[in-house]
Amino acid sequence: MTSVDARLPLYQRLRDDLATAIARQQWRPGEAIPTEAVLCDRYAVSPGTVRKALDLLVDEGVLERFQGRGTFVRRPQFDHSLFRFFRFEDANGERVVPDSHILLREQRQAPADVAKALQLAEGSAVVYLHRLRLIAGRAVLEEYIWLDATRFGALLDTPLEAFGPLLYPLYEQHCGEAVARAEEQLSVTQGAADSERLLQLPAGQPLVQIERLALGYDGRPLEWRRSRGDALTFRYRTEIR
Amino acid sequence: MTSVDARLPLYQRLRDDLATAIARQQWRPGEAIPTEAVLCDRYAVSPGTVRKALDLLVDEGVLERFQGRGTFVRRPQFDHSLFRFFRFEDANGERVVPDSHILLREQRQAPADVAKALQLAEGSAVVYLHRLRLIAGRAVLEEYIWLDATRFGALLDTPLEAFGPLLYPLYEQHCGEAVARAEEQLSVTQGAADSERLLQLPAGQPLVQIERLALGYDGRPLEWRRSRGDALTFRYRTEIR
DNA sequence: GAGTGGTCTAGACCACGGT
DNA sequence: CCGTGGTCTAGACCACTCA
Repeated sequence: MTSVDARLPLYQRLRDDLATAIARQQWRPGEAIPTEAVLCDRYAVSPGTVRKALDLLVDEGVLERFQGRGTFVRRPQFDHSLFRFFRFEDANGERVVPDSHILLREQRQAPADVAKALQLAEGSAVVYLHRLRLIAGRAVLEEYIWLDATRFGALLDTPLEAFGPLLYPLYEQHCGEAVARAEEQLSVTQGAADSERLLQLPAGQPLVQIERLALGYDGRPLEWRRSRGDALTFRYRTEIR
Repeated sequence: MTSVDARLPLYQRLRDDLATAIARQQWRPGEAIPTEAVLCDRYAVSPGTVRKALDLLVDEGVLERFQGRGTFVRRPQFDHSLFRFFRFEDANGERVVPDSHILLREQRQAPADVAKALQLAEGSAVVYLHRLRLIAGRAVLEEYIWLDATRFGALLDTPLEAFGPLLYPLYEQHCGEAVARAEEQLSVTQGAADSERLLQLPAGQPLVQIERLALGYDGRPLEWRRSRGDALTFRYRTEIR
């Protein structure tokens, strides 16, 4: 148990230990971690304590359990859960992942707001992407994406044909960086002429704007993204307690 | 254990049993439920099982535990948590509950959409409220509120002075109906002239619209509400996993 | 059939709150 | 001080998966 603070409950320290190991990719997303019995031995704690630590990580969405098979490092369901705000459905109500059309990819210097979000120095080298998301050929979303060039530089040399509709699997394969979670902020804007034009919306149409910061398992920021879409067809549901 | 389905795990059936008792107000919000030891005896299960059932209800926000004091039926924090989307802050960043100015209160026949949301027959008698929410005298939110008249009829005779900024405590005191949770849907509209006028916004300004269905501990719908506010100053943050 | 997680038991001891 | 919930132990048996 590497955790220093012995005042914390055993199961908490165990949780932290496992979370750190996962962040260090000791077990990669999709892989099984050791069985509960093995963890009991290795950490010299009782099954109930191991179980509680795993319960926490399952609740946090880090692990996933399957009876009879094992406990696995969860690979976030980018095609579903990460479309928190912008959600598109076909005629049958099935979720649809919009196609991607990259308009621009280049290295740039990080503007102040981007540098701050990514915890970089202003002017640091960043990979910049500008793309459209389309459904049945119609533009539904415009996205600006920034990434730390020192960690995602490989994307500058990746052929654009390799960019599928989902970027996060690409980050994992080409850059070895796995996205664990994200923070989003929603707002409404009006009068962004370039976005209106790309989305083929009339002038003055309100736009929903989502700013997303994607983070790794260790909590470091990986990607900052701004997406815009038509506000008048936008819906978001949630539950409050 | 009143639950019929013996295939469910013990702790699940116990959870359901306790949830039902709470919905029936066997213990009221703010009151303590029996201690874990008493529940062990009463249901003839071991402490671990009781604990797991209580864990579930705590996670769901139904119960609240205090070491050394007991386990209590949680009184939802209407002044904080239920302002999920619309959140107002003063100059110091402190949350502010807007004042309430009721424009209209009367009995009406439920329109189709309201009847459907409240699970009533179309044309049923409902209590209708129309009010403005103000901060420092400035209108920030417009609200339309509908309630089943058979359960909330008392509100028609309650003096308007008794209506504070928060309605849910009023429902509990005057009608004996406690709100446990709510479902909200956010959308953006434009061109609602009456709302623009009340909120003193220029014509064509986009508005954020929140539709909220408030539910009791037993899951029955209690109140349906539509709120509108300025979209361009609106912000909503969330986390995704 | 061997191995996995899922459920459940029946305690022990500790930390905290109120008296 | 007593009673509360919080932590932890050391098992048992079951249900499921996969070879």
